[in-house]
Amino acid sequence: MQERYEPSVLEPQAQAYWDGNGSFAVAEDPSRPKYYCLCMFPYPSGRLHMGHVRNYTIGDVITRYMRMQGYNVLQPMGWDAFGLPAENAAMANGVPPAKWTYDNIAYMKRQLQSLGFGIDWSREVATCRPDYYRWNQWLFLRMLEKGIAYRKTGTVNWDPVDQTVLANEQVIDGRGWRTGALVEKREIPMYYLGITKYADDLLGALNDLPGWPERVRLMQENWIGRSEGLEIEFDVEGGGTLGIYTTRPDTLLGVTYMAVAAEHPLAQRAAQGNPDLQQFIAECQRNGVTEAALETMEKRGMPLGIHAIHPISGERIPVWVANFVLMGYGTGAVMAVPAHDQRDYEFARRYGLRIHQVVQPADGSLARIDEEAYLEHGTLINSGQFDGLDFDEAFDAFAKLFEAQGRGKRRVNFRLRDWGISRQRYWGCPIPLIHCSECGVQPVPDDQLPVVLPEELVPDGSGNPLGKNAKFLECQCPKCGQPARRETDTMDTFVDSSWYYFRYASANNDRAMVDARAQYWMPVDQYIGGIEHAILHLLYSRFWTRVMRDLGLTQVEEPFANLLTQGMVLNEIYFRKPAEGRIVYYNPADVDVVLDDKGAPVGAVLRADGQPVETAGIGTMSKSKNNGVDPQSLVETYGADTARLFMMFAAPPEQSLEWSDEGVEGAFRFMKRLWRAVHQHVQAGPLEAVLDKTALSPVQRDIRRQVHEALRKITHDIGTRRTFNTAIAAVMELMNALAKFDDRSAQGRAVLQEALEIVVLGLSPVVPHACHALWHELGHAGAVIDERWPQVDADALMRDAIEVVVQVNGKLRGRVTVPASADEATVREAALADAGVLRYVDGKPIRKFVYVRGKLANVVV
RNA sequence: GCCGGGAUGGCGGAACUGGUAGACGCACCGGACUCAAAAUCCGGCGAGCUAAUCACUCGUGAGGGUUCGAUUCCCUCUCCCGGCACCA
Repeated sequence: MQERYEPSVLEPQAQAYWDGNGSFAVAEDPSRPKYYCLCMFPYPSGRLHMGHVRNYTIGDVITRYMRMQGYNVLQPMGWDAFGLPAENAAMANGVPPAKWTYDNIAYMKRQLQSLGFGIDWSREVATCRPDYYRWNQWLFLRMLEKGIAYRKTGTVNWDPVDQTVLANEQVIDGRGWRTGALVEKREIPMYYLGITKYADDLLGALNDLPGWPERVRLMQENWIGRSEGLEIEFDVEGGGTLGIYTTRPDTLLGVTYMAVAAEHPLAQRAAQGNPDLQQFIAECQRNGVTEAALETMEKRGMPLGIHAIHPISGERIPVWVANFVLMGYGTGAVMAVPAHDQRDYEFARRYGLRIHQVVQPADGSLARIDEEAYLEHGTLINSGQFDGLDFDEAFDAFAKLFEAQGRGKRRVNFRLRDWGISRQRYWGCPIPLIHCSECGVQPVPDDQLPVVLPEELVPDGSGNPLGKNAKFLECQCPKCGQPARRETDTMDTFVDSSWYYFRYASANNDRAMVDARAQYWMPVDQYIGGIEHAILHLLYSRFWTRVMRDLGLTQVEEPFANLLTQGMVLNEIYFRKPAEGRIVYYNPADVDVVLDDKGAPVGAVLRADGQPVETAGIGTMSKSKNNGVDPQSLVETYGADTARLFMMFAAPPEQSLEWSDEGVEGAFRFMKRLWRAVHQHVQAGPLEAVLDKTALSPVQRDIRRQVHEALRKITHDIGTRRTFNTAIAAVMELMNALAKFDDRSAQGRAVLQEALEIVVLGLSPVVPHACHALWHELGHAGAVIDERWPQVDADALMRDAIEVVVQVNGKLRGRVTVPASADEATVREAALADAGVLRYVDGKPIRKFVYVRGKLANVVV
């Protein structure tokens, strides 16, 4: 056996073995339990980053572990290949997005292979290939037929200089990222998918997802945002009505003003001939479109000089236009109750509007509405005949009254909005529609799918190049046959990622979107990806799956049975801020940390010039902060196993992970120790005896107990808890114990052989290359990848005596050793005889004796 | 602003169901080996108090509460991270 641990030699050998044997190419096999282990596919940005390495290592550990548990495991991989960065790269380098994307895919695929992930590459998909996105188009047309897809206007960011639509991230402080021009809001026609039709289903089914983290289910629940309220029509003085929706009808008598969106017809009408209003409305056009921008901006408004009539009191209620009311949400108008809504309260304070309390705490205490709005449900006051009602009674009373008058009705409302999928961009899936001057918008017939995106175009930042490409644009109307114009909008890339996991399971079928193979594999048993996808991607996928179910394409309703949301990968951020010019960021690899004599960091210097740099703490690895670590150099220096081991050891998967070069060194040291331990054992020659459990010395029995305790722990930690860090810690602890176990007797060596076999099997999902080699060295002809996960020997776990810690009044005062079978009375007797305990009991009467079996006793005096 | 999460030694983290706070690793310190260094191995390592590795006291972001017992449950607050619908 090679004495040195040489990953650069043994890793390619192990990978060649898996490739040569097709270890990870799987076929549908109804006779075996299936396990579909899926990682979120990467955007092919150019190189893998550490977040990918972390994500795919988690998936690979689970894949290999489940394989060893006897499952038929599918772990596929593909590419989320459409999107904005390819267009940005094209603009910067003049390279077509297609070429850039395909080159990146080729490079990143090699990187994935060098990390030893057990992927079935025969099922690879890339969403930018026509054989994939044709099914986006096909399903879109089915949704159009069923009325799930429909056309309406939507709001976009418009760069008036480049004459182009900007993504939210391309708007910086209200200006276009390339032109610096003030961005305008613009209403354009778009296609929407009716996800709100499924809102109740998507919400209710969250309860059927016990394998999802509670926090993700909560976020989705809040995102869908079901509310029950009342829709009420207010009459408008001088004719017409103003419709609003409220979840607080109990506060109706507290309405002191109404607010409408800038685009609301009432505001538009009032603005005619009123330059001040016109200017205010124009200013509202320049607000951002994101919810965060709307919520954090200064709340402003102007009175329209129009009044609504309160449907109960008959009072005249002034109508305002306000920048925080959006035309796209609900009716574009709200009733304002400053006494019982904080935003209305602040607005009323600012503009001197009346604050009228109509709810008081149910316990009769006083609400200080002179300080802030009172938001709780309570008892109605100042509401005439409705005084004294509670929230539910008031809700009912108002609902009945308005329903009888035909002025309003109960309505369930969702915060969730329909999904706008139109993008005015080139590098995406074409929306399969044709515009005919005679026949209007016509769907592309199925037999003409896919509408293929030309791959040679290079965007220049001024609008969608498809709009200037005659070859793409020109077509015939499928209805009348006359020349017509092809739709140039493409689909949101979330469409691509909403169903790719179905396609892996129906790979290469050019006749159908999905086939019977998907029936075998779906649903995904374990889905792994970043927490940043907790809402949008996961919700869209759940929606898309339901649409497929309703079209009879699948029987699955929930695509992902179990979800693991991994944390971010972080690193130090170092920078200098010159007196003039921009901040310069330095990569942590080029910075030395200065320590004090206790080893605590006190500063940092740039290695190149020895001068200090400032630290901005710790943050997500990113290009802009120059704090990324290249996985490639890591693999070249230490090998894939060390990279994988560090990633799994440094933090539990759901938490953020801080990069540490020293931590990587530590992982590498452990690999060398593991290698050496097996080497020493093998060098001592062949075993002289098989393990005889009945013939072991107390020390040998003790080691064996530790081995099987560690096995029990890592089985639980990998298989159930998914805390790979603690599993690895348990193996490290065991290795420390084995290092001290120097027993060359026949049984001693048999115990060590069993221990090392369990270590190698148990670590093989995490560091598969080294374990592949070590398994052979331990005398096995077969490959470790095909071995079964070892079984815990219950006999080995038996103990004769146990230690119980003893507290007096909750403070640790002693420890007693008792037989493992000892009952409470025995423990109590032993505890009260302990010298440390006696000192604190000190003859005082014992009020209580708490005993936690096998662990702890507490004497209360 | 809203929704979700987090905070434990010098650092990353452990404590799984309310029961020994600090497993494991890193850094640091001491020792062995070496001409020397690196590598490797052995030992120490929360703070205070102490002659002391005894004992004791304090200690899990801050403040309060529940409990025989709280890192864990409840309330209030601070800071950090993720999402907020056209980044993926």
